[in-house]
Amino acid sequence: MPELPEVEIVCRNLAKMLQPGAVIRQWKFFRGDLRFKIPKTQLQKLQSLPLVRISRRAKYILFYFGDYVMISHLGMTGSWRLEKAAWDRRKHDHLAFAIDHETFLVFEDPRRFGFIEVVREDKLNDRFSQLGAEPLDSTTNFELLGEKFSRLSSPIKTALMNQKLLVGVGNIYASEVLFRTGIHPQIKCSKLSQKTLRMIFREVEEVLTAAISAGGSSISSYRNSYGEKGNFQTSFFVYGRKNEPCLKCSTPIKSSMQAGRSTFWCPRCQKK
DNA sequence: CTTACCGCCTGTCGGC
DNA sequence: TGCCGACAGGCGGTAA
Repeated sequence: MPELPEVEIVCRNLAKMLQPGAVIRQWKFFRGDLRFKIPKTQLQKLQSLPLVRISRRAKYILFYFGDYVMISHLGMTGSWRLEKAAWDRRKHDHLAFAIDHETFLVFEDPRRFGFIEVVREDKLNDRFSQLGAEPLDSTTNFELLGEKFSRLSSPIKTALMNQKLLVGVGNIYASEVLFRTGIHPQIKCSKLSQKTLRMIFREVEEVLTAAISAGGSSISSYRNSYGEKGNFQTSFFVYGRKNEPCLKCSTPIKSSMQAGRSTFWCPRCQKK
C-alpha cells in the first residue's frame, strides 16, 4: 500500500492526534497473525510508558515509548486509525490500544503483510542497519549513492526500489521518477552516468516531496488516519495508465512485469 | 557476493 | 449473474 509519502503522512497525522506523554492504558489483541506474529509480551512492556514522539524511518513508523520503540510496517494494506468508541472492531483489525476513555488506536491490515515489532531504543540502529539512504534527509550523500548505483548490473527501476540502497521508493514512485527523468526502466544502472544518476535522485526528492504536499496517493484502499484520501494519484504520468496516451507526447504507455512488479513507461519519452 | 523469482494474504476488477 | 484468473502500494527467503 504505502510508499514513503503515505507513511510520512500517517506519521504526521498520528503525531498530531497523539501528544507526547500519551500512555497506553490497556490492549486488545484481536488476531496476531501478521507477517510476523505480534509480540504481545514485548508490547506489554510499553504499558504506562510515556509517548516521546512518533517518526518515520524508511517505510517504518516509529512510536517511541520511554526507552522502547514500537516499529510498525504497513505492508500493502496496513493502517492505523483512532476510534472514539471503545473497542469498535472491524473484520481485519489486529490490535487496539486504549490511550484514554475516548482515544483508541487500532491497527487494521486485511492482507497481513504488515507487522509490528518492539525494540529498545539503543538497538534501533542495529535493527535498521541494512537500510539504505533517506532520500529527503539533507545529510544523505548522493555522490556516494551514485557510485554504488553505477556498480550495479540490475535495471535502474529495480535498484530504485531496493531498500538496501535508497529507502522509501516503491513501485509507483519508481515508475513516475523514471518517466519524469526520461530514463527507460530497464536500463542497467552501470550504463548511467553519475550526472544522470544525480538527476534521478534529485527527481526522487521532487516527486516524494510533491506527493507529501498532496497528502499522498490513494490508489485503492489507502487512507490517512482521518480516513481521507490523498490527491497525488491525479498527478501520475504513467503508473496505472497502460495503453493510455502519454501526457507529453500521446504515445500509448507501455507496461510489463519487471522483477515481479508492473512497470509503466512511455516508449517515446524514455529511451534505452 | 548479486540478482530474480516466489510466497505470503484478502479484496477487487475485468473477461467470458 | 457468477465464476475465475490476474493483479494490487510490501518485504524476506531461497535458488541460481
